[in-house]
Amino acid sequence: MMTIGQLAEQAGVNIETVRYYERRGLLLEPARTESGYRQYEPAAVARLRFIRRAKALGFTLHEIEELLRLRVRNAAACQAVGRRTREKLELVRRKIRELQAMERSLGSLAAACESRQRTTECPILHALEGTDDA
Amino acid sequence: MMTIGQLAEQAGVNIETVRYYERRGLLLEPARTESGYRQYEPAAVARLRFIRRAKALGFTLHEIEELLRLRVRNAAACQAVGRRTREKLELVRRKIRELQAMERSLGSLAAACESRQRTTECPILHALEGTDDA
DNA sequence: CTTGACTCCGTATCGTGGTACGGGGTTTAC
DNA sequence: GTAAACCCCGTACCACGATACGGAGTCAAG
Repeated sequence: MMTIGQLAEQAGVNIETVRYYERRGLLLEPARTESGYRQYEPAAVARLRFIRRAKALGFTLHEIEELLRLRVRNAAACQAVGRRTREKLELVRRKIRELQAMERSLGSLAAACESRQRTTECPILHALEGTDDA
Repeated sequence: MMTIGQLAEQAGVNIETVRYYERRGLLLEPARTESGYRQYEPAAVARLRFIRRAKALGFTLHEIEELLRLRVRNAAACQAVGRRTREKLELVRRKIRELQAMERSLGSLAAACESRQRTTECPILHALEGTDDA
């Protein structure tokens, strides 16, 4: 068991952020001491880190909430969450594909720079301005 | 040549957003009619779409500004932008790796759901709560 | 030639994801 | 037993990325 300060420290976030996530429902309300201090189990660190990583990947807090709900309900209603999981998976794969396109563009730009080819047109645009599915 | 409304329509963004990007310096200031109306060339659509896609990939407007600058200055000072390009490339590759980790996690979760294995512990956490390099 | 849609600009407001503040009670360390 | 450090809660404020508003001018169709 640890205090909110220790939790925040270990997870690498601000104390206020912990309380904010609690308000948002991303963190379960922890046990309290008699005087009202929050008491966290080690699992809370893992949960906070999960949130941090997901956030770094571009998920909104709302989406992260959904991911966390998948986890919570997994044991109980496994197949019921399959659809949402596959939706997220598709989203992630789309992001990967687009980033790979950008990677190729940046890569060829870097290569062109290296060989001092001074192409008049930057390759980055070609790959990224192209088709737009919206 | 087109008006701001036509541009916004074609690029799939709000008119106000176009003006906002102009203020931010993401869009070059367009020509004006005598009466002061903005006049855009077709290239502006491509530029707006580029911004949209980059944003969807998790780049901030500031980073997008930098990406756009790479493009602009490429012809003139090619090797000078090489370093910044490679930095962006590393950023993109890191994002891809993290998304791929999440893809694996979600994939195994989906598979577990499908086979109704109702594992008591959700695989998604294992891969994502694990090591944390910060 | 007027009516409605479009544009101008400046400024205000919004949603998201926090972060800070401040007045109070609590714990820990000396 | 008293500082220092910590925690409580509510509320205020911040940056970012838009989006809305409003009063005025402009343009295109009937």
